[in-house]
Amino acid sequence: NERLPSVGPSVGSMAQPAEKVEKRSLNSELWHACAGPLVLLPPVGSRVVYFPQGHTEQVAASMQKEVDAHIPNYPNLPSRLVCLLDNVTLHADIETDEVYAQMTLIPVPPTNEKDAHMSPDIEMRSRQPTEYFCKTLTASDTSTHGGFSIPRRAAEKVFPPLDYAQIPPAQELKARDLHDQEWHFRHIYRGQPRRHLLTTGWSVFVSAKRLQAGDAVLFTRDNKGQLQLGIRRQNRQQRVMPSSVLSSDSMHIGVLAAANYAAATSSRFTIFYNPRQSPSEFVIPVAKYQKAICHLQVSVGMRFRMVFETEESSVRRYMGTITGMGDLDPIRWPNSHWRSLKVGWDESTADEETDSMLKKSSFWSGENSTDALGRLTFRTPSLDSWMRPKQPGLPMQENEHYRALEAA
Amino acid sequence: NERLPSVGPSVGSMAQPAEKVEKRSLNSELWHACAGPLVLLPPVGSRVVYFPQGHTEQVAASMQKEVDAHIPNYPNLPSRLVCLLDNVTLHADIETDEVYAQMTLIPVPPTNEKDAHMSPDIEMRSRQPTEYFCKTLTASDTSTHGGFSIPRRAAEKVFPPLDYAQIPPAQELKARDLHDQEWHFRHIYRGQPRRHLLTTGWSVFVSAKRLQAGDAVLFTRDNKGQLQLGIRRQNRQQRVMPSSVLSSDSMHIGVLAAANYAAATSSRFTIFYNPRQSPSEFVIPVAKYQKAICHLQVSVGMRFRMVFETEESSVRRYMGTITGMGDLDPIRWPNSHWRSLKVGWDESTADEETDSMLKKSSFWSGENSTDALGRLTFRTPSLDSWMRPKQPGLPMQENEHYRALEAA
DNA sequence: ATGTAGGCGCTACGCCGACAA
DNA sequence: TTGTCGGCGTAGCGCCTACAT
Repeated sequence: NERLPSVGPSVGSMAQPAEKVEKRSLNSELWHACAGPLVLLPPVGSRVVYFPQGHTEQVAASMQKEVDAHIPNYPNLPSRLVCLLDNVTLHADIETDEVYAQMTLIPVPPTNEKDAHMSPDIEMRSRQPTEYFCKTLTASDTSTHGGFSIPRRAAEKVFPPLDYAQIPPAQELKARDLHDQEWHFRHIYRGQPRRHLLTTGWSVFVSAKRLQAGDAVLFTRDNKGQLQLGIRRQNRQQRVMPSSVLSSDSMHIGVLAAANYAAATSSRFTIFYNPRQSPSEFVIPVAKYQKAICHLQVSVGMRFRMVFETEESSVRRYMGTITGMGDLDPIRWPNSHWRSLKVGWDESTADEETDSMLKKSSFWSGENSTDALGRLTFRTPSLDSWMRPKQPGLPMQENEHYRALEAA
Repeated sequence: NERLPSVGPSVGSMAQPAEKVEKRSLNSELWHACAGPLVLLPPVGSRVVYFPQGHTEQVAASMQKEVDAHIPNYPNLPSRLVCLLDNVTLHADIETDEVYAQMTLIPVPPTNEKDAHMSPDIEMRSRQPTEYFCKTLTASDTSTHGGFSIPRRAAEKVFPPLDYAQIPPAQELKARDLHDQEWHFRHIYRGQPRRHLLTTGWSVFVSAKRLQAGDAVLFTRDNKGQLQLGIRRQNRQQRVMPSSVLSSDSMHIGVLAAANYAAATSSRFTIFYNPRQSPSEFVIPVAKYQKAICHLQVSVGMRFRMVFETEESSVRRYMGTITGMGDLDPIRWPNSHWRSLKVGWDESTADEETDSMLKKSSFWSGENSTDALGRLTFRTPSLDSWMRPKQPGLPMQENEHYRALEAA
């Protein structure tokens, strides 16, 4: 718990009208609940590997625009940069509540002593709150006709116990969101058969957050017994960045030039990580990277496991076989380990789960299924790959095997 | 009219799910009506001067964050770049309807023949629609209690004539916004005394556009008699860019690096101009620049005129005296003409108009009044400058005198 | 166990003059 | 000329149970 990102004030000197800009780092437990169980943040003060290639992928995803070819090369910028993770602050978009993390990195010269004095197994798994539930909203939940139907176990696990002597049993619930705004709900247990419902206060929450059927709402109870709530929007609703500030090209150039300048001067630079929008992590602990690259010799034919997120925010493993290795972009990023593996998924594990994954994986993105290259992006496999796991194979991002690579 | 920006398909190859991204250039007349009478766009194919310094100012305004000191220098990037204006497309933010223009520029080597074969007075004034009105919404207009009260002359000028034989006279109005979305309104002439009102359909428009008292709505009638409508939001509501994609530093670096790379390779680059958010224009015709710099010898003590926008979208001139000249940022941008003039405004013209300007100028920004430097930004003079026009003086952006400099 | 629909009270949306300003 | 208000009718919000899955 002490290794989690700091929850102190952020670095930057923000502008004056700061109401609309999140200044401080947010409640870490709730942030991680909204981000999902797969999102792990390296601890502040540790050494990390930063992939500019992956960073540009996130920018492209935000802009909904592929990176164009005619941006300058930075020959001195390597495909990965070892950095000191100077600071991490957790944030949420004011309008959409989309979670993101701001990281400040300081490039450090690569120590040739390969794995000197690094803790072999840094505890990275973000502590998901134990008293927690998450439900995808139905049409009835979001309609103006009624309230919110709470799954029974969920209500019994995280809500304060009702006095069932009352008729009907009911209570007032107060929960705070990521912006520390408090919401009030009437929690009642009624109907035939009996069920838990949120009535009064629910509709204002739905309209204020602009929730639609398919979006998910989660409730947590912290160690002081206080309720908190967050949302996870469906992928299609992902905020499309208004391109009215910088052109896509300038953004990509900015990412590369900033990293290049910081590397050249060993100075601090700042990046944003959008875990639910980005196709993949591009800042990972040095320890995990070295463990995967140096300690494990990956080769074609090896067995492979990868973790996915189900709708209930549990994790599920899928198996496959490495069918290829190579650079994703040999021209621009030669000899990069970024997404360098192709994996063919097992018929057995993939096939029977395909239907449910299609519906349940909250990370599923329809756009990715149209990917002409048929590439597998992190936690968002293309439709073809799931339907025909026996085909030649699919490239997979490299950093995935830090997390899931295990010889079977 | 033929010299206006092209209204063809845009350049970039946008990503697939293009519904949320404006692809084509919008209706030029309506766009200019929303942008206001002071916004002039150089014609496509002409030569322009691009100020990176002004571009970074717009980025800083969008991010609500000052540019930090620790971004790299680009010694080869001059403070102004002569470019060919390759293309201009007009756009509006999908969520806020904020108008912006996308320009692609190609740096060209500066021709030393100072003002060779250039049309001495390019018709730049954007043709504001003649059949047009704009009204700032009152509390009654935006409340859920009623409809929209139309100023009498406005209704008679742009709306189809009512049949006053009916009791009450009423008709159905259809108007399209910048996104070509059609809105329906009931236009009725009733009340004691009689007045023009929009009733049914008005409230859905207000809530859909999230209009508040202080925002302005405008209606135009094109040459085919079709009604169009647009909005101009109050300044305080300016969209604050979510900083969840790129850090402010990376954005500034991206602007400079993109311009620098384009200048070095004589290749195309793309910028966005937000006329209602940016403090100033940073792409201006070469002809205007040369006229101001070469033909007119500006000096301290000269009389000065500047145009401001009133709420009714008319223009108003204010007079002053040049009290100083110098670089705004001598370190980073030495010898730049950007905002190099200080102007002290006349007591007579400023004083009696101060109160009305404070209320009426839709460009007035409260934030600017807190500017510690007391600097005058384009069309957004600081509060102090208006209240005390006799004080030492205020720097003014350079490009302003292309438009308004006239010895008095 | 929980999604949806019918029933229905009651809030507040929205149309109308009456007043000022 | 036009901003705001009191007046009211009614659409639809939202609380309830009955069913179906």
